[in-house]
Amino acid sequence: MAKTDTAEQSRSRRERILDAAFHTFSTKGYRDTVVDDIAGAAETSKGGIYFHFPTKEAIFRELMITTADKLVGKVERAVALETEPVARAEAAIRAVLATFAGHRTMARLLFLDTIGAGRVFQTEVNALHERFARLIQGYLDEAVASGAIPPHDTRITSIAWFGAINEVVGRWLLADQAGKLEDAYPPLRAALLRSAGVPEKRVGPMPMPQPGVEFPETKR
Amino acid sequence: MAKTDTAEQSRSRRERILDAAFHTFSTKGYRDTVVDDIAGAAETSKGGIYFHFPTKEAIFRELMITTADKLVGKVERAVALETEPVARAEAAIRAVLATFAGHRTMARLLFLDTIGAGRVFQTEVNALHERFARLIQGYLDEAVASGAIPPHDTRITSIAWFGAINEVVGRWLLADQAGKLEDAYPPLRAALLRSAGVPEKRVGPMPMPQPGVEFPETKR
Amino acid sequence: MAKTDTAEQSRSRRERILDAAFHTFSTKGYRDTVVDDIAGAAETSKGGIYFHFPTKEAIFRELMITTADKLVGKVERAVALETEPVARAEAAIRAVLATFAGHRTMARLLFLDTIGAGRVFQTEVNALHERFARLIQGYLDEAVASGAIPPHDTRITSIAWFGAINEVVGRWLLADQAGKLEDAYPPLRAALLRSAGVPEKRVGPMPMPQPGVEFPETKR
Amino acid sequence: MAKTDTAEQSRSRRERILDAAFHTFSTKGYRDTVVDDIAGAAETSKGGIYFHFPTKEAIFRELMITTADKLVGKVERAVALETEPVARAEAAIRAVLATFAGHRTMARLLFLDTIGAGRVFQTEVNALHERFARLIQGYLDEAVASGAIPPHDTRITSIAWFGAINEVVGRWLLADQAGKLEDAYPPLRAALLRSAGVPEKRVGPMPMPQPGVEFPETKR
DNA sequence: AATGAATGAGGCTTCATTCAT
DNA sequence: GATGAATGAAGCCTCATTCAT
Repeated sequence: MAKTDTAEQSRSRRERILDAAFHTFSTKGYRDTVVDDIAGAAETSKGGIYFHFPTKEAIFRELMITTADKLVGKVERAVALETEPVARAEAAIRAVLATFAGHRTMARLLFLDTIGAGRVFQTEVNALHERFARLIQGYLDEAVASGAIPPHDTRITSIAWFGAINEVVGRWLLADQAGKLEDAYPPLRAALLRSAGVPEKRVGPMPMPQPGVEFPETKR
Repeated sequence: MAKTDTAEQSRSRRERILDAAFHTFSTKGYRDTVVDDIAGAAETSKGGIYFHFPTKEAIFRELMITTADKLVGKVERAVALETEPVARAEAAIRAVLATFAGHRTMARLLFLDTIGAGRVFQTEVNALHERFARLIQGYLDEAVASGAIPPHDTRITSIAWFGAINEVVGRWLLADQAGKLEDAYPPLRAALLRSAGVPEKRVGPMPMPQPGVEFPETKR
Repeated sequence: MAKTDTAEQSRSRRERILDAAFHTFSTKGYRDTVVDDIAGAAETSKGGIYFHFPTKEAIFRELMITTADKLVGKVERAVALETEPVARAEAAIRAVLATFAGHRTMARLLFLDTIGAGRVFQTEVNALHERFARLIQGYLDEAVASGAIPPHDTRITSIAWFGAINEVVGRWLLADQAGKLEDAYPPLRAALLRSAGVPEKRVGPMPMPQPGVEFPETKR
Repeated sequence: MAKTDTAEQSRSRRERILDAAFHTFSTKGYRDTVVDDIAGAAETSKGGIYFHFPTKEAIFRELMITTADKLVGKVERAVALETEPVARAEAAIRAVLATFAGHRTMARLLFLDTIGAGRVFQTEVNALHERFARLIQGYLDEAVASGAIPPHDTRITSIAWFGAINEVVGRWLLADQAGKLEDAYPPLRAALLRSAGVPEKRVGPMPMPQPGVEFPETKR
């Protein structure tokens, strides 16, 4: 006699709201997303949403955090597979690019709209950036410790790395008919490793721009 | 002399509005800035603003463009003083950092709120980023041509440079009691030059992090 | 019984808004009616109105249509009671006059403010007029078919009829202290029937103006 | 040495404003006409307008009156050419139709937008209608006095006449690709004369609808 | 838990009119 | 007389949040 109660409702309404919000925020941005949009996408009512979450802001906040968690998780798992310091750094870069390539919306949510949410989230976004920068810095410090790269101001380098990756992903997102994000990996990897002082022979030959690989201009 | 009086007045009022908007946008962000805020800051009436500008959006747009123009101008002037390719690139980096250090609000307007304005400006912002990336790429290509750095995918490198600089400035902006932005120059410069393949001996010794130099954590 | 409660409530609120709008539009005209006026009269909030209707315009539009429907309904019911062609036409005229006499505000809404709404409604109003003209033309054609009146250009005649009735009602509406609208029936009836070619003896004696019957001059 | 001072400026600025206003009001309607529109069309400045007229309303008012004057003048001149009572009435009808046919904008101003101006002009419009009704009534009374038509309530008949003519013109104005307004004359004339009791043999044969003569449906 | 109606504080923009030059 | 910049009172609509059922 049990209706579709279980499966359908188990991944509770809350989850469904989160999914819907994720999708909507990624598509229309925080400010342009109306609570009703989320309700509609989640097949709930506005009231239903406010039962599970105190404010629209809270939904966004939670989404940002869990999404970041997922990304960090992926990176950490990828890094764990490697032992050699530089290889670990490479794995991190590759993981980020691969993840975003596979989840364009995730990238949108985390990197594009982020500030768009308004002053309210400045802090949140800052924390997010800091978190990633520290993650990177951890790997760099490791590499320094192991002697793979010379000691230097890894704080700034990690910020630079994050900014560089961020921007490359961002351009790719905004490009009208972007090529494959993975194609950006070789040159980006080379630039980043080199910037951290990885020896030339470990970096390998300078990758040349491959025809058609560069992102097309944004049209509109 | 008497003739241009009115025109002068008008231009000055327009300027005053622009200034006020610049300040308000930088402080509160685009969405959180109300037209009345601008009017108040410009000591005009709301209607007065709408005489000079068609929409709130138009004000922001104009501000973004002229501000970017100023920055580009500064960079180009700084670069023009140098002849040696790598030195020119260094000058560019230094100019950006110095300009922002001196005009915190300018940085805020251009780099922080930018996307915050909402989907509407996505295009604008993208164009802005692209513009700077191209500026950088120009210098890199020059350096490649002169043999100062090896040929490689300067498109990605320039994007990475822009992202790195952008992020460093952003962290500094958001830091509660930031140190001097100029202190970030040595390590950033080293990282960037290296990433583009500038020979070690030209880059110089790895700058170590100086105590107290790193940006303090964001508090709030 | 408990189920329809909410739906009932909603419908009733919607109705209340419609009533309030009807009254306000009739009194102050479309442009001079502020949404807050309607909200006030409906004892709701502005937002409440916008929950039930997308725009101020939509309210007006719906009002025009349903009001016209009511009027048409009355006319058709009155006509249905008669079988003889000319008698049917007479019934139609009488029904319109009687309806408006009983619902001054209805008249106001339909005939006066109508165009006042601005270019936006030109189409709507035109359709309204056309609808009534066609209604009339139907009766005239019937009469022609039955041989009660000679064949002629019933299209123009019906437009003329509508215009004539419209104007008589309009004058009555605008007259400061109008007499009874019904008093205008005998002469108007005579004029209209005659204009369509109804034989003299069927029309009857020319009704003379009755003292005090004519509409007083508009004062203000 | 005299510039184009005389001719150009003689038909003073005031006149030019009036012309411009006439055109704009006719085209966009009173409410949708902005004072700047008039200024632009008159090649003056907003201030210039307010030198010559106290308010926007005053311009419209003056325009309505002078336009009505012109129309009345035409009618009266046309009527004066005839001596036989019924012929005079016919001349009046023909004059109105011909005038409007030749000056579509004049018709627009007087008959369409009229009420659209809002409650403010209700009085004005009423007076306008009354004026024309009286004009007609004068001719009808004349005809009664001369025995050309039987005595009856000429007040209502004249109102009906005006309404009928008004509506016919109105439909023609609103029709997307109206035929010639003059084509409506024969049937309209017949209907009106008959409505006033003009003997059949004087009215002549019932005009049949001519193919293609009727106004096309309004499309949009 | 859920629904969906209701609220009301703004937000952006328009525009007739005024006024200094 | 003319100009055009400035004013400010509204106006329509949006939307996060609350609340009765």
